[in-house]
Amino acid sequence: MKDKFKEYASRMTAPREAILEFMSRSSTHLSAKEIYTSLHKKHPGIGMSTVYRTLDLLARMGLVTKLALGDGQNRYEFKAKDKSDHHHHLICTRCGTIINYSEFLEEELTLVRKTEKKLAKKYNFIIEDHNIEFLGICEKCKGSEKI
Amino acid sequence: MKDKFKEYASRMTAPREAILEFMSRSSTHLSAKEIYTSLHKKHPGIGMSTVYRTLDLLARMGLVTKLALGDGQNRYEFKAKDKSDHHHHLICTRCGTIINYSEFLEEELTLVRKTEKKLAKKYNFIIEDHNIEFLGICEKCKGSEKI
DNA sequence: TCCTTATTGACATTGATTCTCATTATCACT
DNA sequence: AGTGATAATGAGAATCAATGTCAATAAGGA
Repeated sequence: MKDKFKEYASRMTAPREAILEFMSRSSTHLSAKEIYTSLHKKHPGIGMSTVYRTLDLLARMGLVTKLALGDGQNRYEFKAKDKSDHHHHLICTRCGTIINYSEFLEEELTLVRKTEKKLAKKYNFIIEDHNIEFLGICEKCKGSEKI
Repeated sequence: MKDKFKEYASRMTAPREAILEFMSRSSTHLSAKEIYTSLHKKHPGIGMSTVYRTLDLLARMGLVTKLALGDGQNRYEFKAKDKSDHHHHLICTRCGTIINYSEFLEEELTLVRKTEKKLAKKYNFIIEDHNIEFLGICEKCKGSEKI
């Protein structure tokens, strides 16, 4: 991993190691503050700036995905190496609950690849990633609808 | 339109009319500030708060889509009534350029409907909308890569 | 071990969005 | 058309995520 960091002209430091380690173990879509707070228990020294800088670095390295879900703060999730972990999001517009789903990924992937190829050629883009999300109202919010 | 506003327990006011009118005529993915500035020429009285509040209202009414593209500000686009306008986004992660594309919408729609149905049942969600976006590097940024 | 310099953490700053509240304007009802 | 209840507005303050500043620190090659 140290080598991977080198590629990005970076030193391997204790804070970076701690943040990467934490991300690789934690659940998905955490905000920077959540990461900072969780990390603070074991590593009280790590500051907010370093959390942001390191998440940005990890995103550039392709180890982490930055999500903008419209709730005023970005979220980050560790990108597992194996494809089996690939998923998209189902988001409740009322309470912000985020559900990962992985149905139809085979079919989706076919369409995505096809679209990518076409878009890359037509718009002369290098396509690096894609996001698919469904927005709606979750079970809980449906229940408390008429209050 | 006045009736539509009524449904959302709202009065039809001059600022709301101006903002809606502006949105329906303008290009896509504008930031709140851009909307405020453009509007300011003809309607100097309209404040920033009202722009935000009205965009939020229009979004709840389903007339406008709120986009979170990760650049620190939300963007808004008018949702045309006819389906022919349906599109998704191709976003440059370097410079933020946003391209609308509408390739493969028929195939996409099939997949999306299928996925929606499955997700709605499995997670007991009411699915109201979806977003698909591709991220990458645009033509211009590719060119100025090695500077 | 030493030296260069990338990295850090505390703090200040920015900038988008939301909140507050006195004032204004809409519209249902006369 | 006039009136009154109150929804909506606008100016400015407040909030809060994210970024910038900079002196102190630490990584890692020599």
